[in-house]
Amino acid sequence: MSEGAAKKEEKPRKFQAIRGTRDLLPPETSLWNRVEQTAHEVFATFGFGEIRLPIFEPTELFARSIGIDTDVVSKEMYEFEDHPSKELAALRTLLLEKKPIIDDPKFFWSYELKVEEFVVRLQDAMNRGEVPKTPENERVVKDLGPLLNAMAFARQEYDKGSDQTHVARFELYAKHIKDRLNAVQAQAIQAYLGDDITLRPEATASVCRAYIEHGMQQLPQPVKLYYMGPMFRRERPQKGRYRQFYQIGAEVLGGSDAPAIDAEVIEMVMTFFDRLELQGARLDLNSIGCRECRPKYVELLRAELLKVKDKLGPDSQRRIETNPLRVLDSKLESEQGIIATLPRIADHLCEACAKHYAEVKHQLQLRGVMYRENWRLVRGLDYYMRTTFEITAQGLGSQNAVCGGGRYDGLVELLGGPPTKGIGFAIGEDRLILSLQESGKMPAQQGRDIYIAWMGEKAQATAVRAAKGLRRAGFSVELPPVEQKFGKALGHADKLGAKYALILGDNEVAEGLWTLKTLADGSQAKFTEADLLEHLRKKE
RNA sequence: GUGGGAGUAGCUCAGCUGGUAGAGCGUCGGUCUGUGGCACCGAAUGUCGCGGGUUCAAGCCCCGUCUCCCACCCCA
Repeated sequence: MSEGAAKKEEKPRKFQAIRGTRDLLPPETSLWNRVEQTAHEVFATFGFGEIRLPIFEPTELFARSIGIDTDVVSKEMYEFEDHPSKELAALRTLLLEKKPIIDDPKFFWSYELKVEEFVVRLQDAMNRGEVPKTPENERVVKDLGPLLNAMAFARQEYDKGSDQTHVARFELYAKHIKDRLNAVQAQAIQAYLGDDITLRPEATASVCRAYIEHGMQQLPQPVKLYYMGPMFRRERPQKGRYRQFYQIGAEVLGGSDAPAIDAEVIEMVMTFFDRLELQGARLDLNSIGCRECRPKYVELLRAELLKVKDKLGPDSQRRIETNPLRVLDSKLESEQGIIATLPRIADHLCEACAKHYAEVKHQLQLRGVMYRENWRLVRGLDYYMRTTFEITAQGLGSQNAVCGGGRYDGLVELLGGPPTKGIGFAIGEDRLILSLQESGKMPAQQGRDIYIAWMGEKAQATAVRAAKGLRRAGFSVELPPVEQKFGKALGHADKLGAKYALILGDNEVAEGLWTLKTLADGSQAKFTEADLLEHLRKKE
């Protein structure tokens, strides 16, 4: 058999990171670590504790908090069904009144059988003692039992209706199943069949959920938490925007809505940015009112916008209906003149909101935080009220916001918790890093402290021991796995950016004196094993 | 979802009016078996993003497609 002609050699597919995701590599990751480390340190000085949250949550959590009509929820979420098997997924779809995914019921009968088989087998196995009779297992049998009965009944009804179409009969089938299950059973079955799950597009909702779930209203108020980690939105990637992106955020929950809290939260972010020497950070501030005054303002704005509708672009025309506030931050040059003449929310805040806003500004001044009032700053997520702010930085292209935040007093209650005040922010870590890099804050190339140039079998044992001791003392050590000529070894040490080369050859092993070479100037000296550590420590 | 730009070695890129791939950097080896940076010599690495078409001949022309980048939208 001739190899060449026989078959086209199949090359394995080349994988690449999914669109909008990316690998962060050294040395860049050291900058990421520095940023995150700084966040830990700064936030701790403000009394914040770290919360680590799940990457996914029930879809419902985000729909409720962010707002069902926002772009984030309506088209950018990574949403999927969590279910134990494909068969059960079909069943689940049926029970949850989703669009039927089956047009031929025959397929469904097999699923039905599988559920039945599963339950019967589980029961048998428990009876025989092959599967432990845990409360969980017994619950599965108990919960799915009524479902099986309901399915059997519905099946009979389905068979009766032979004069109708499959689809119609199938809908009836689904209806019968649902009718025969009471609310508790339906809920239990749904719990068993799995939830609608979404990769978190942001973390504020999760923090609120955790606050409620762990009864944090029992803790001394307010509760101050921060988090960092990846978020997911299915957007078109561009500069400073990814589908998996990273946020560092903080939330203050409970206690009062004292303006000093707003100011301190903002002060904390600015302190964090200062510490990182972020260039050109600018704070924009606004108040978008509360449930009382905002709707009135929005109607006023809508009315004004309708008067000039024909002068606006298609996007803004659409926004008059969907979200008039959004017209305010339109980037279109042609609309700027019109926008300048529109009524400003600052003039239409209710008394309480106006007072709150004024006090926030005062508290910022008290803290020496520079800000710029921006009456056009609105937030896209539903839950924001009163104080809103945004921080922009240089070097970011068109996505120039590194931080956005605001007050969200009703959110915890909306998610089923007690009435709770809340304010927080989220920093776009990718953008923050980008801005730091653009202003020349490249991470230092990570070098090694010591490269061990060893030669000879005896020397290897010594080299291993030396490496262990030096590493225990906290030095970064490169120990070549195989013997190399000294020239080669030193060249390698040089390329790795090592500060020292520890030379271990026959002489050193025999004498018990190790040679330490300083790569920068080429000088070298001999030390005993104990003296070497001492010497290096002093140098540090 | 809508526009614009770009895909050639690990990286940065060259490649003429079509004639079946090149440089620099990097990597590895050698000059150099106890001394690095320099220098010189050498080597490896490409389905020219992918698929189709035109042609005797396509990295180059045509069509499609994918990916990346930038912008709109939206947001951190």
